[in-house]
Amino acid sequence: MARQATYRLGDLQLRIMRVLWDSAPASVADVQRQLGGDKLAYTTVATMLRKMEDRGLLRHCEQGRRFLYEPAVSAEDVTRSMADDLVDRLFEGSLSATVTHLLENREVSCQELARLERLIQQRKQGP
Amino acid sequence: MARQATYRLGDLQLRIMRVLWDSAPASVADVQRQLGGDKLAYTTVATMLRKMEDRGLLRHCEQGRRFLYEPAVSAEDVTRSMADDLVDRLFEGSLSATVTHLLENREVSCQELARLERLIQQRKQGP
DNA sequence: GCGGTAATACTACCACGGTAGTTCCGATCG
DNA sequence: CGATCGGAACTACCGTGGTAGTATTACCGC
Repeated sequence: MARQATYRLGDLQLRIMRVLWDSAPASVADVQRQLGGDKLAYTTVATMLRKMEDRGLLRHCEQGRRFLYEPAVSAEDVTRSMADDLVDRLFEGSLSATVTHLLENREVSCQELARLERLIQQRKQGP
Repeated sequence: MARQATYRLGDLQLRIMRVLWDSAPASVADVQRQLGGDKLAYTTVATMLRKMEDRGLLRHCEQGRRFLYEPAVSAEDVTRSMADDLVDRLFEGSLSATVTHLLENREVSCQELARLERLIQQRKQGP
């Protein structure tokens, strides 16, 4: 697997990706509606979609004169990329340092602890 | 403990904070040197320091006509803030989702797994 | 064909991270 | 005293995320 781009998305961009990941293809109006109606101008959303397509995050195809947008990168790619970026920037790539920090600084329920435990056991079996 | 600011630092800003965290107080020249010498212009570093002071990340005091800078926020605050930000943005605040993702997408050595296991055991005892 | 409407396209604006040039001040040295 | 030098200050510039207004185009109903 070759090297891949590192995505650093702003808040709005991430929200837009989320909309598209779970209901692509979507028109500008669709996206705007799902972004919370009239909080953002229609043209704002349209502009953002265009810019994001320029960056390769999205694709569009035309249906009549409507543009239908869909993601060009997967949620996994973006999530991994952003998470990796943080782990590298903040913890010099050390996963255990990251998790240590999270455990020490956040409220963790017993349920979550148990889930984590199971996760690690599982990870110890499988390669 | 009252609420606290959420810091979102760029790369250079983070590198500067790191320099100051482990060798404050430092002059502009000191910071520039530790940032790798001539990769960044002296004035660039100075500008960045000034902007960061405006944002409350740093403080300075004058020694003769030299400015000596020091952090105004702790490494812990910044790290926690940035980590929380990511967990919230990417995983809706779910710690286990975050860790799950990290485990699934990164190489993890046996050592690291063992360390994580110990960490969780430990966390299960203490409150 | 004509006017209205719904869609995109274009353009502009602000804030901010990052980069750097130019200026200005004070001290020191010949 | 006057030139030079080190340091900070000021200003400008570029890229990009985010916001939105205006222009243009293409269809639709009459």
